[in-house]
Amino acid sequence: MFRGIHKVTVDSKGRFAVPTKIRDLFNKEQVLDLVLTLNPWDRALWIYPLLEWERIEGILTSLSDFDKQTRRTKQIMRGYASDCNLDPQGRILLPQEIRTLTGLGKESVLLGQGNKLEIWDSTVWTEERDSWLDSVENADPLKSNGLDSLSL
Amino acid sequence: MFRGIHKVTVDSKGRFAVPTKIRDLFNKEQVLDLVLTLNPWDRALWIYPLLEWERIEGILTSLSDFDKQTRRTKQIMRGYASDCNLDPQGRILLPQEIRTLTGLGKESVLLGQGNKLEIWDSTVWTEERDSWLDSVENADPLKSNGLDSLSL
DNA sequence: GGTTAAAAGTGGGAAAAAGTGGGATTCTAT
DNA sequence: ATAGAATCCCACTTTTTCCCACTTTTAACC
Repeated sequence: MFRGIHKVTVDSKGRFAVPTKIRDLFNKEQVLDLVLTLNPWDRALWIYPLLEWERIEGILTSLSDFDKQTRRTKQIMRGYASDCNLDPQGRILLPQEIRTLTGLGKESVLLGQGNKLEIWDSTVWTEERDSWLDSVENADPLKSNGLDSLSL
Repeated sequence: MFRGIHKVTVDSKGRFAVPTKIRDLFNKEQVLDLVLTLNPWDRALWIYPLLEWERIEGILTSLSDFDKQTRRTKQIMRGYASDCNLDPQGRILLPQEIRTLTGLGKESVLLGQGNKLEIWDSTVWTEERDSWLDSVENADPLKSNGLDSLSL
């Protein structure tokens, strides 16, 4: 399970070094192949171990093609899913297209998120985080979405 | 299973190079013959491995002719289905008619979509994608199509 | 706490692979 | 027979991948 936040720098070719802590996890779990895709709800991208992605893909495939909204979800999540793996230096190359869509610059952050890793542009992340923390402080009555019954 | 987005350029003769990642898949799965047809619900076209197409064709055949929407779907998918294969450079030639109907220009996009490949004109695709990303962001919780309970 | 060795991370050059553009040849249908 | 399309082939350009060397960080020991 992935956790923790790591600063990473994306170089001019679109590569970033995977922190060794995470690389060690990959090794321990025998993860060689990764799949990278858009987080469809945030300006961020996700990286899954291949096996876990295939589970997700199974869910997507089972959804109907007839409803437009559903079809688009399939098209986008599967469409932007691209295989990737580590180069001999332990780096991952991010496709140009995905970098553009998520606004990923040189300074980025990598968040461990359980079954996957999540990557944000550093500035975008900072803003999102602060605005969230603010809104919590000002006690927006949390919309009842199941969160309110959560015991953490 | 096909996945990932690839930019492709359609040349003046209507050909485009199949990305090697996908060509490798063809090789691995012994896919030599392909069938290309219209996506009946989007301005895009589909490419199936022959074997998979034959399965789809079976499904189409079994559908009733009574409902108009269903009938049109059958007519379009079967009517525009044409065999194709790779030239020695790994390119596919798209029939003039299909290029016109889908508005495919020089800049196009190929999406891996599980059992098939999907090709869009780049501009058309970008618009569709953006409008979808917008609609997700504005999360109208009205329509419940099962998407809201998705845990990825 | 400072010094040093090891490990991690970074940048860019160069070889290899992939993709592209036409010209020449063959095929097909009128 | 000929026009138009499809196919094949070759050469050129771009992209990707790999490799090496340099810099920074971490950790260990005195």
